[in-house]
Amino acid sequence: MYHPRELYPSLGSGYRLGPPQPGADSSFPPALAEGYHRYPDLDTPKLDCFLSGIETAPRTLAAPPPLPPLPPALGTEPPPPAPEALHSLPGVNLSLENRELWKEFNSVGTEMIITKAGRRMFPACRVSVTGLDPEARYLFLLDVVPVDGARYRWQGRRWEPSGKAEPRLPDRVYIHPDSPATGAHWMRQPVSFHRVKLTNSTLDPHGHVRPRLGPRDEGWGWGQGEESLLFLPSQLILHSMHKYQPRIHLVRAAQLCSQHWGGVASFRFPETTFISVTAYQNPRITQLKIAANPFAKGFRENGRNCKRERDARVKRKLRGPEPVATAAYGSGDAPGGPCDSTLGGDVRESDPEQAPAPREAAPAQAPPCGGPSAEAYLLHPAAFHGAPSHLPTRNPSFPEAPDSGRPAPYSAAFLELQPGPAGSGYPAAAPPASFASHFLQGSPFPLPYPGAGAYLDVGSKPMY
DNA sequence: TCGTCTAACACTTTTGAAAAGT
DNA sequence: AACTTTTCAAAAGTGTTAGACG
Repeated sequence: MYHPRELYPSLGSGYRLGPPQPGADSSFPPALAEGYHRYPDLDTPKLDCFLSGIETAPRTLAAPPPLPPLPPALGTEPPPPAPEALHSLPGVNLSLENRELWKEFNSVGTEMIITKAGRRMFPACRVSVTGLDPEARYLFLLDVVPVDGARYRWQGRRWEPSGKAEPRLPDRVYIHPDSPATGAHWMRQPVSFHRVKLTNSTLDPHGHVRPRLGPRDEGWGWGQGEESLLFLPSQLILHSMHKYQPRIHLVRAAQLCSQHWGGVASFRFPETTFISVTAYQNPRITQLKIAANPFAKGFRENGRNCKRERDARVKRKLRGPEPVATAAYGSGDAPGGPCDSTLGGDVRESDPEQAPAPREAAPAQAPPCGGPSAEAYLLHPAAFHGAPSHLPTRNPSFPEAPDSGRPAPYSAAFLELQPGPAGSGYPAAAPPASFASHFLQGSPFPLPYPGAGAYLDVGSKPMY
């Protein structure tokens, strides 16, 4: 993950989007290049690594627009509207694979635990995608944005707004570890974001800017340059007791910090909204999580960690030492093989159809489709090389953006991402029709998008 | 006092390396 | 010798709980 605003605070808060640099490597037809714009409502500060250079005139990041009215409390909401999507990738469709599970949680009021060390989402966002160019390469991104400007409180039976929201935290985007990969790769099997973690710590070690020095780009997809700086958080920072909406973005680009891009599509699924908590408030959510999450198996009715067993253990403890556990607690009933980077996340053992694919179904052990993986970078940074040479130098003393209410330090580090050159292997997508100004303002999805060509698939499989 | 957060805990699942088998 | 399968231990992911904090 890469976040110029956090990387280059010394350059000020202005957010400049420049036209393609003279001499930049783009043979895109000028008319097409001019047609590239950003979608309204994408958090461009988070995505500018991938999307900048799209507009032809420099402009400054404006203040966010007024927040929409508060929604009704969770659990009392009407059925969620159709998923919404923004497209400059015509024909691309995303469907939520585990939609039934999400709906089940949403009907109760989904809560997600956030911890200092980071907690995975359950259910995870698992989607299947169609309509990609099998040959072209894409990045899959996930971010989480506030739904409204309220803080919530559990009132015994339901969530109710309780005061103003905390100031927004540093924006982060999680890059799917397979990115960039070909359309064929993404379409081959569902794409799971089960590895993403949610944290309430702005100092978490998994999101720090990580300087990386190395030789020039050797085609690993990090762009060109003699030095590279990369920001690849596996954790997204949230406030507790706030309502959030995950979003998934597809960016057509050959490299993570590509100088070229071929369009973007952004999706959200209303049933995936959740309230972040540090401890579960709604007991029904706890029950659902225990029932659906394999890791919580021990807390099920017949589990060793269920309430009855725990109480009994406490009593035994008071009387004397506990007998040693036997082999009866092996992992013989574990779901199928280990998950690969795209599958897994929320599997119910009783549904073999949802079991993760066996290991051989996983993409190649090396970076799939010849591309690097953001996660792999975190683990083995030396394996990657290069970054856009026009990136300014990182301020080494940059602290994490404080939760002060001020905008996070924001750089003018605009990456000139230009539409893919003709004949470059990833032809340009058609320019989107129209764009709202608040696209640049980092706001939650404010508009009901008609969703033409958007997510239509409602035939997701039942989870169990 | 109350609401929220944190760390420790016991348990399960996942992962990866070593050993064993073909 | 090369490859596949099995085994096992460590790491990571769960919800619970008690206590700290403001």
